[in-house]
Amino acid sequence: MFHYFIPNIITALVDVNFSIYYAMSEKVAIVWFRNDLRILDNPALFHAYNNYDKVILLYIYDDQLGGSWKMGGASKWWLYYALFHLNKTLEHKSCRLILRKGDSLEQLKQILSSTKAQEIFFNGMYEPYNIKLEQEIEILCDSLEVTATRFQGNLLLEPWEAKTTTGKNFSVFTPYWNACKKLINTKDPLPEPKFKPYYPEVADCNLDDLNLLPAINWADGLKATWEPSEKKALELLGEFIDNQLSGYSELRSRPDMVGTSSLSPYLHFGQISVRYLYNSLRFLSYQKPALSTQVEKYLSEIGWREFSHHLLFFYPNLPEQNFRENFDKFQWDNDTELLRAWQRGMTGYPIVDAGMRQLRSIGWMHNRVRMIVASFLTKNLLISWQEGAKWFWDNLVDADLANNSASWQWVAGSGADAAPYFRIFNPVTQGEKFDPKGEYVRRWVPELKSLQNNVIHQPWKNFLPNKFNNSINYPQPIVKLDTSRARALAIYKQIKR
DNA sequence: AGATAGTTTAC
DNA sequence: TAAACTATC
Repeated sequence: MFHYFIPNIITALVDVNFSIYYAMSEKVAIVWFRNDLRILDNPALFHAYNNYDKVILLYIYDDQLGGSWKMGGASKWWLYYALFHLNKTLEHKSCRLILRKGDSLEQLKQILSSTKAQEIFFNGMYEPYNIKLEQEIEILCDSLEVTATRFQGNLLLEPWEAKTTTGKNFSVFTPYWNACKKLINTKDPLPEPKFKPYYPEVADCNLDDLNLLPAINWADGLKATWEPSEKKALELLGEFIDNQLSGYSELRSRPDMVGTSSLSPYLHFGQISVRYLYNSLRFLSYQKPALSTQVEKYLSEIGWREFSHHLLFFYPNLPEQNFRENFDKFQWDNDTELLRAWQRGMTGYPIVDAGMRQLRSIGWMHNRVRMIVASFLTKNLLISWQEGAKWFWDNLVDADLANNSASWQWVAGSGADAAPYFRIFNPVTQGEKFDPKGEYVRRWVPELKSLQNNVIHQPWKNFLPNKFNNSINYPQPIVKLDTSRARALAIYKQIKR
């Protein structure tokens, strides 16, 4: 499966020179890239070049890592282009990314022994399987007398840093985030490293060999929407600051408008540093105090990301198990037909279907609509949050185990500092409030295009004959809102006891 | 980060 | 009579 990088004549000569250097036992280090696919403010990358002249830049695609939470289809699509763009950037620095496929530990073992690297640099991750892998790598490195150096580059704080005054872990967001804000170090983000040209002689494979792109092409919508590069992330941040930030706290809830930064996938894959993001906005708020309320609102969303990682770190079962144990006796209905209708965007509730189709089409859904579709699944359809989490996992380009698990549990009511169970969103009311002209619905549910604004969120009320009206193809509501709401509340009463 | 039904208040 | 408020889920 692997092939050796075949250099052109010039790099072949360079390679010969390097092997001579190697004979002189010049030190080599490895940067093990993970979800930190950036060159700016990347501690592992920066410190590797600060300490070594020969740095091997490595990414291992381990298609089994994560078990039932191994990378989903949309994430793999994103990863393909993220690696593509990162490699392009590195080539401009006369370096290149070594790609490997297979078991992470096994691959690292092979590379460590074939390159005689003395040190491996990486940035820490927090999923249970990634924590386990880091521990195994530490043991491996000990046995090979290689130094393993872990950096903190993916969160503002390590999950264990913020503690309550009694030394316990937080389980409520607001006091957690207030404590974090006092602890967050506002030192400047690291610049890009001083790259040193090096084309190591290491067996690797082509990007296409990783089999990241779908065999059946469903990714046109993703391709038309996203550019998964570090450069684009920085551009999006700039555009967000210029155009959206001043109205963020209102417009963030409007799926029919551009009101959010759309940085979630870039943050997940580490194509933008959360510290860079945080410091940029803090500095802006200091420069322009009028924006401080909006900045605080945006940064609190970054705070939820920190909080989710904090929860996942201390409750590694968060992706599977209810955080609140009393939810264990909750009787989910888990009807397959209803689940399928939800997945396909055929529930008969326009805002729900628009969201689910947006998800399938571009691998992303507006945050407000995520809450609406999640409430609908768990409360109106009585389908477990785990089913929703699985579907999102496969379809989101920003699928992130901590955020996904914590957020689904938040909506279901089983999570830490969760929405009360009885907070049941009404998709009609929500649609009329946050998509008042139905533009979001018309974009993603074209059958409803010709409906008037006053019935776009309740198409069953459209009795006006219209020969251009395609809404006949649109399903009737799969459940009634009033009775399904009452049923959910009745079940909630039972689990309270 | 809600919805709803019932009640009070402001014209 | 509708907006505003409130208790409840």
